[in-house]
Amino acid sequence: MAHADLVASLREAGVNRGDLVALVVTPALGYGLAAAGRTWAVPGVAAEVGRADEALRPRWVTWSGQAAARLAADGVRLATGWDIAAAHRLLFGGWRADPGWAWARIRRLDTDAMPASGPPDLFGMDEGDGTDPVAPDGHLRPAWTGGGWADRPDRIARWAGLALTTAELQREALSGLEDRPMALPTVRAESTAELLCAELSADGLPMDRAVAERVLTSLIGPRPRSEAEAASLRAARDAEVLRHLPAGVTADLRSPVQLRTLLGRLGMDVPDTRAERLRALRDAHPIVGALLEWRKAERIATTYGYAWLDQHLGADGRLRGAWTGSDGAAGRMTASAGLHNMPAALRPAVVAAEGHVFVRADLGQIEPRVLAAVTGDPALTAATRDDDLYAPVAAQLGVDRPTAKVAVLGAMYGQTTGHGAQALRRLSTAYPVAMAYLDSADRAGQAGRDLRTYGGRLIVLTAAEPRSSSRAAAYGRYARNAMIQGAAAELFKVWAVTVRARCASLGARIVLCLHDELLVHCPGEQAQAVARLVDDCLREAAGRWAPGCGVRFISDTAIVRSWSDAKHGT
DNA sequence: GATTTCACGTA
DNA sequence: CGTACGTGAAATCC
Repeated sequence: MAHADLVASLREAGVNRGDLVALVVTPALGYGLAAAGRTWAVPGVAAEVGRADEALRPRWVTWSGQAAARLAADGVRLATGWDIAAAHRLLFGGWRADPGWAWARIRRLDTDAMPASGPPDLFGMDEGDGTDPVAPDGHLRPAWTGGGWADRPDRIARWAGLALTTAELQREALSGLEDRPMALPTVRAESTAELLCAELSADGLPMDRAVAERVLTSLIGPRPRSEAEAASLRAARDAEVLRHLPAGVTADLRSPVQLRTLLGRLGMDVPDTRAERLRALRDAHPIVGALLEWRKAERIATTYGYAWLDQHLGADGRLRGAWTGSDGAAGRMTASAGLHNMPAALRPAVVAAEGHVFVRADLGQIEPRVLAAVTGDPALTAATRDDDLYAPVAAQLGVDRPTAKVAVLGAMYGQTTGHGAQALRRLSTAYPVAMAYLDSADRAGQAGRDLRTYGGRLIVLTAAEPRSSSRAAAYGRYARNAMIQGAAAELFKVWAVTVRARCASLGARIVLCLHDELLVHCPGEQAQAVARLVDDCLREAAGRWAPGCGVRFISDTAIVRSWSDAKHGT
């Protein structure tokens, strides 16, 4: 089939807006597509798929974010997707989501004998009936899951066909989930978030190298010109700490064991040498303060130093890492290259490109608001009408705001210590529906019963084997936290993909997602429009994620040149 | 050489 | 005795 006919072919096959169309991408031979029981092998013209997306707006089925990554590399940004790995993670939990595994689980095949997803077994494509991707036992053949489909057009098309049927089975399973009516829309958002992740990985975060180097210089000194110079700088930093020791006494500061022994010899008995522990001993010995300073610099030097910059900051001024749409637990996005844990000191280096700005928006008090939405607790829902949710909660409980905040957070995170006990009882009286929900999650965690978040994500707890009451309590905390964190992640992703869709025409691109914060990069003249759109998108997202819940979500939105720039309001 | 532990940054 | 992630170095396992 000539690629120019793609739109016509899909039309002829009866593809309408929102219909599932499977798409597999191989760099060498092009694309494979499947829809409505038909398959195509398409020579690799990325733009043609882009045109089909605009003309027909189907929902593109992919096995994983890899396809989206290849498309993004070709400059193609699809509107919506059905990501089999994302749907699988939501349905079944856990990290593993390769095609063979997703295929087996949705068909309830026996997975006990399945090999771990290791290096693919590439022989066997031609042995026996190896041309059939499905083995007699119903599993996908390793030769196919390992990429053996990518070398011939007919196999590429066949692979797309398998993706389509897998996605259809997933859709069916999601529709049948008891008490989780939002599972299907959630998977759609999660899938499109995978497209966003591919773009985040490809685009990177704008960063000013000169500013970054200045920050590093101020924290750890100038860039060492050689390995020897690096070593002597390191030694000089160590000496600042070691000079507090009596003559003849020394230790490797990088070794927690040696450090603990050393502190013991100086009369400070500590169970570990964490910063928080050391801070309490600041006045006990002059070495402690020096040690804390050393730790701070050492962290920057080893993890976020010049090597980090060289490794992840491209010549185009973009800091790139790998993004995944969902972690293995509650479903938050993850990013590598330090994008999610960059020290605040380096944020001034995150600067918009020439003529551009960032619209920086973060959700306020997202977790208690999400709790109100997923439980429908009327009193807590009423509290979300306030910009500061903790103010009405404090009034309701008859305590001050800090106490109210600690109590609410403690209830969501399972904190049992401190003087939260009494406030907790009052919480149960004031917000019985919300608190019962958390209690029930806690009990399920302790008992090892699986849970599903509001959007249907499976929280696996059956594997948990508590051998002590403290262990059981830990699973209880994990469970109640996962229900909140997971639901918050679901709302966040609906928000993010909405922003992605609505802002694209303004030349705006999301460049960072940080659990409850969006950083959108856009031309300066569009800043106001994008900022308004981001806020509108939050209302739209909340309305689609939890229709009619009545919960108010708020965003602190600001136009800034640098990520570190102060936000208005607070 | 691979895996676990410790520590610490972010939310 | 709030959880999640990614990371780097040391410690430990095999």
